[in-house]
Amino acid sequence: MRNHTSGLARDLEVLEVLSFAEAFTSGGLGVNRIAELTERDKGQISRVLKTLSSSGLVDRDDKTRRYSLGPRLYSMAMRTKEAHLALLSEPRLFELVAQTQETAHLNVLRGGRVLTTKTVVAAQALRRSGWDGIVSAAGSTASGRVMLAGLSDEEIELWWLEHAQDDPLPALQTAFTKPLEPINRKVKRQLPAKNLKAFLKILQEVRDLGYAISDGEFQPGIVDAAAPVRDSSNIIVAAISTGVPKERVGSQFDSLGQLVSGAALRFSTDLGAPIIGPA
Amino acid sequence: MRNHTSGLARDLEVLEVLSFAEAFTSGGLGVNRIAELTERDKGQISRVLKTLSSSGLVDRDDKTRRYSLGPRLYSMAMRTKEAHLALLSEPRLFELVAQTQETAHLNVLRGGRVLTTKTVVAAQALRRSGWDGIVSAAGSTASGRVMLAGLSDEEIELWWLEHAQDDPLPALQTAFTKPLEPINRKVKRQLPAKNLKAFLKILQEVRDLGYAISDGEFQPGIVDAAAPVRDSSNIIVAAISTGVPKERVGSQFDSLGQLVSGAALRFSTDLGAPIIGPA
DNA sequence: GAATTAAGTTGTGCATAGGTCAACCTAAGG
DNA sequence: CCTTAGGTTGACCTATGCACAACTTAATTC
Repeated sequence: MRNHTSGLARDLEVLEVLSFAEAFTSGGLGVNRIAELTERDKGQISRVLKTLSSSGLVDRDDKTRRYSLGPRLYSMAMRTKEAHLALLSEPRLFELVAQTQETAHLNVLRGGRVLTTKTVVAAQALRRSGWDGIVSAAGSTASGRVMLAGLSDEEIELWWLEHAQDDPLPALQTAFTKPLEPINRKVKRQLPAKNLKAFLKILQEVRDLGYAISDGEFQPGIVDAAAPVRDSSNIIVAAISTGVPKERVGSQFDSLGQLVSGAALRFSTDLGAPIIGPA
Repeated sequence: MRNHTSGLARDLEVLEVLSFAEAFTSGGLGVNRIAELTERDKGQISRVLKTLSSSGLVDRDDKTRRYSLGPRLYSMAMRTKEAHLALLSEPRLFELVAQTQETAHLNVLRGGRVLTTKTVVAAQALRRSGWDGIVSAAGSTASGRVMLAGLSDEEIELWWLEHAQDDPLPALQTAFTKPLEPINRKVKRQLPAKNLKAFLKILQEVRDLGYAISDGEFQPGIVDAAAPVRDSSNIIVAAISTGVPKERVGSQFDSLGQLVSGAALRFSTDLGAPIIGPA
């Protein structure tokens, strides 16, 4: 079969590259750098960037001639389902933060991975830079497991085959860091379970409990608790989670789980979910 | 000169259409509808959408076969300068809301128009759907005037020539509403001033005062107050604003202006702006 | 549940959009 | 002033994506 839109796909790589560049560089990238990273001709990249910046998807700094992600992205992103959900979740996340004094997140499952859409930081929190927009592996986070638990066994099997071995961070990010800054940090890939059967058992426990706990599996020293958010069709559409340093929870996993569950339930009813006890 | 990326530009129109569709439809658009709106072949649109959805920029509902803006947009948008600023502004916007009991916004000036990046609604507010991501004409909003006042006279003249007559809403939106819902609402185009000289005088007043007031010019019955936010180079990078129903302000314009100025100043120092009195 | 209609996907020849490669600018630094 | 690197523009030529149509799949009607 002939590929009819490979040009578009190639041009979109420019956005990908800029997206990851944003995390490591400041002031954006020049035409040459982008051409290297995408392995394309600099002349062509120059033209592509002209088009992209005239649409506002990328932003051109006329002084330095460097490009970065543009304002149009922001304006479009606010029209997505994800943004809508994030907006609605704010009050409930604030409630949870008030109760726990810890940072709270709203996450959704997209493409087999966990996308954090909204973060509310606790007043005491050190790191201000949010996790918003960050994508993580679903198997090793509490949020991911809570949302996977809402799927049917066949769907979970599909996920297992495709995404169980995902790197915690997306592929292009490591591909990009390599040529730019030669930090060869070993990403320790921790599998959520030995095999599918073991993983299904974990998910069944999550279903029974009503929330999931990840004890340092995603970030060492951080206990992650998450509970499912359901919409009016009673389908799991998101997860509310909170990450707490281990020394602050001790072994009080259950009370943390209860708090997160409560916030998730309240948000679910906000969305019109039927009020039923745990099946 | 021959155009080397008109294909890309055409394909990006698909995103534009979806972006505006989001406001009027729910559940997204089908291939045929998008083909109509972009005046392209449905076969080609089908292929373009396949590419766009494999990159996550659009989202495909496998059941209904309808497309809407995708999660990747959200994740990219969170890496933009605009998102960064919006995140940092949150605490200051909350402070302002606590003081005024009215909804507060953070706005930036992009492409001659005002882009609202963050909205914090007051507890009493009726409408929950935010203004985030909405683009408005710069001349008739307080935020726009505050930010234009930070430019040099030549830059303002350039803006006047290109954008003074802008519709309050972007062009494609009206173009899109026409075929979809035949509401022929007349957009009353209200010029900010009769001519450039008069407008420059208005901006000078804004500079002297330190804030701008728009008395129902943007939305009838709403008094809009805005003050400039400066970064570490003392350049105006955004505006904090608040919109108050006229009956609740009365003629207390100045005290409202002072509150907004205070919030904007505090946020400016957060960003590392030099602390100097109004020149 | 068969028949009809609408919506979406895939196949193919042909014209054109975009890739290659080069020359030409423009800005910064010695 | 010259040199060098980054960025833009130009021109040729081929691969890409457009038009048109056939085909598949889903929804609707009787």
